[in-house]
Amino acid sequence: MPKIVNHEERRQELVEAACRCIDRLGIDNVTVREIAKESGYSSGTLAHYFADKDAILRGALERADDNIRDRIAALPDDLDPLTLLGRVLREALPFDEERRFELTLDVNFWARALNQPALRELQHDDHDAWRKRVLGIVEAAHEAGQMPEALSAADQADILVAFVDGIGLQALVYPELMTRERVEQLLDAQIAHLAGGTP
Amino acid sequence: MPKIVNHEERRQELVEAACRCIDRLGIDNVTVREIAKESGYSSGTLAHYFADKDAILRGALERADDNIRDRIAALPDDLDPLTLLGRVLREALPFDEERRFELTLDVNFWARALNQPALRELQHDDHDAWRKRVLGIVEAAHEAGQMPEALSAADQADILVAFVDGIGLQALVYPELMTRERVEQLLDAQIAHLAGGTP
Amino acid sequence: MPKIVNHEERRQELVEAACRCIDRLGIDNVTVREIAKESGYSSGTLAHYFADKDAILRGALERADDNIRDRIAALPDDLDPLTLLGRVLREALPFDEERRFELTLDVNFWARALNQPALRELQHDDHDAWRKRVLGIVEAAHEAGQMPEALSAADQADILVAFVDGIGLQALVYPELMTRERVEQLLDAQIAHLAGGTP
Amino acid sequence: MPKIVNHEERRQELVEAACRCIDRLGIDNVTVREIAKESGYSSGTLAHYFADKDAILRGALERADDNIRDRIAALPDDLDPLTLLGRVLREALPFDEERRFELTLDVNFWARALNQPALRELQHDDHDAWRKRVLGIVEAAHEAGQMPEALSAADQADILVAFVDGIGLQALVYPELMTRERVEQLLDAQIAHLAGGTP
DNA sequence: CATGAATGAGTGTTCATTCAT
DNA sequence: TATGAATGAACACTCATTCAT
Repeated sequence: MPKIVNHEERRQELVEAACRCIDRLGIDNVTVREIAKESGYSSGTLAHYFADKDAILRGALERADDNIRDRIAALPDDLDPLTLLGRVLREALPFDEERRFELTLDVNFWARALNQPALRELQHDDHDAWRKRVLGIVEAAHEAGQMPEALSAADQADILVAFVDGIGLQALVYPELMTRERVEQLLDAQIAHLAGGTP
Repeated sequence: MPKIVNHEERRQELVEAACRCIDRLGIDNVTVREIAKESGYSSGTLAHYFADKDAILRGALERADDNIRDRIAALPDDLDPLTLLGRVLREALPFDEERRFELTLDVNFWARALNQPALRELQHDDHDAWRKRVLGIVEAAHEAGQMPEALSAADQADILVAFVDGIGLQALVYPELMTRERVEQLLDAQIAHLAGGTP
Repeated sequence: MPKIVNHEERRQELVEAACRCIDRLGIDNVTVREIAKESGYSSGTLAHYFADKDAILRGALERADDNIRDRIAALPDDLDPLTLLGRVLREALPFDEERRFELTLDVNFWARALNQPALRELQHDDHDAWRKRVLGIVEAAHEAGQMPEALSAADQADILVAFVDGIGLQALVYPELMTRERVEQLLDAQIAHLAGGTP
Repeated sequence: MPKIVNHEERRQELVEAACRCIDRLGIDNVTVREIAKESGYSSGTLAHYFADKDAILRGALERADDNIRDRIAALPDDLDPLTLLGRVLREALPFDEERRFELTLDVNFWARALNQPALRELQHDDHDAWRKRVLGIVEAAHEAGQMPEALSAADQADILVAFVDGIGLQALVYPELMTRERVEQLLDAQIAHLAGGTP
């Protein structure tokens, strides 16, 4: 019997190496050889686990999205909606190395998605799940009387999601301009303002 | 006698060809040859006007930024601040072919900027100018009494800019999900809400 | 306890898989992996039975040659020489799937033999045996008075063998041009003419 | 103005290098790098003149066929048909380095043609032209009363072409067995016999 | 100035072979 | 014996760049 290998585990190992390469080099400069070197395996080994380079990169995108999803799912469920909202939205902002890493991956894939339908679908599904999660919390806040009805929950959720997307990008690209403190201040202001009150 | 050519004019011609290539192929798939073909000049000619491929791409980013700046500068000055605010922010949203084109270019450069300081500086300067323009209008609205003081002008401006960045990206990548109508509805809601709740 | 396997039997099994691959893909496109898949064994197994890929291919050539030899040996011995001659020569022509398969294998090895002495020797021995078989029949025809002495038996045999080689190749490559009917007509004409003009 | 290059001439130069590589290495072992080295140009240069490797190889096949055609066309026209027939058929036999070279190329392409329709068409057209040339001479011999009508001209032509194909292959692969002298002897015997007489 | 021929390093990918299990 | 994971060299092809004309 040959060495027993857990295929899915090995795939994850290689995907993580790919993620580190994307973070370090930018997605345009990632090469199969570099991923191989980063992973510690030979370049030919990648062929056992992925049909081609694009498959590895797709795996990296899925991985990044899964990470965010997992972290959000791990949040405590017993918080009041408004507090939870702030916590959930913070998971998409680059406030620590892990989140900076994930957001960097996402940004690297945005331009690609414009030309690669397969990537666009992946991102679309993930974005949809993310938006629905936020919407659910906003609706819970409405039910709990924590947010006014001046705007519909859908409007509030979409505004928040768009705001977080935009502010996260700025925090990533201009960290000296858009510091963590400033981002949190703006996020809280935005939430509080949508919630109708003075923060 | 060498032929007399207007260097700057020719550079712009080539840069525009580069922009069209980026829009069509994605920045990763742009080749010098393709830009040459698109421009109608030979590939060697590009070498006369740009040190290397990256210089062409930098030129394309500058060009895209200049376009937005020019369009904003061209807006009428005598509008009341709140109306002007809506007009200005719409200039950054992909509501027609021209703006879709420019935003596509921007998105293509975001990931690159994470690894190329030269590109980051270009984007930084432009983003700063853009943010200041919005801030100026918000301050004018404050002075005109069109916006409440619950939030500072700086906060409101940054929130709006982040929101527009995020919603523009979504409109670009998921146009079937985030239609122009929906985007305008959300933009107006965000502005109105920041302006005190009366749409 | 190691499993008892019949080495020679297993080798034949693998060689037959190799033959099918050559027929299907052309000898240039045959890979060890493909032979393994075709045989139902793992790629590593081939290494137990053959030193390297070339050894498998040599085995395939031997196999193809053996097939022809076996079929010729199986022909009835009590036919009159001229009838037997036609039957034997037909065994080298692609008139059914089995013969098409064998001739295809041969053609695939011709070019290789020009550069690989080992293959050339295999083909040489087989061709010699084949030529001698034909010569023996022609000589028998001479003795039986079925062929005139205008040409020596050796000349007639060599002419027939060359003709069959050439017409077989054409029938294989241009089957729509050189149909079975046409080939048989030409073969019979050639034999009859060499036999003195009375078909 | 850049260096002026005659494209067709350069293509021929590269094709000839490819032919030499095929002759030397066998078509399976020919690499683009090797052709480049043989031609004296860099590997990238080949891309200027051929879409891909297959295009180069197709060019090599065309070249070999053209060579035979040209040599046949160059034969004197005022010979009597039967003499001409012998001269023409000898052009397809490997009696000198040039003809050995051409026939080697052809043999290298036979197996490929079984799997590559494009190559098959090339060979088909050439074979057809060659067969028609031989047929024309046989018909002239009939008109000149040099050949009997026991067999039709078409039959005689096809028999001769097949014989020459087969004997040429043998002369190429087994030169020590099928020497030039033996081949010429057999060719003359086959012609004379078809012509109805004693040589 | 403009051309496009030429370069050669670098890419993704394939594949015969090796070898621990 | 049999497996299939792993290797790494070799492949065809791409492309930014150089430069003689």
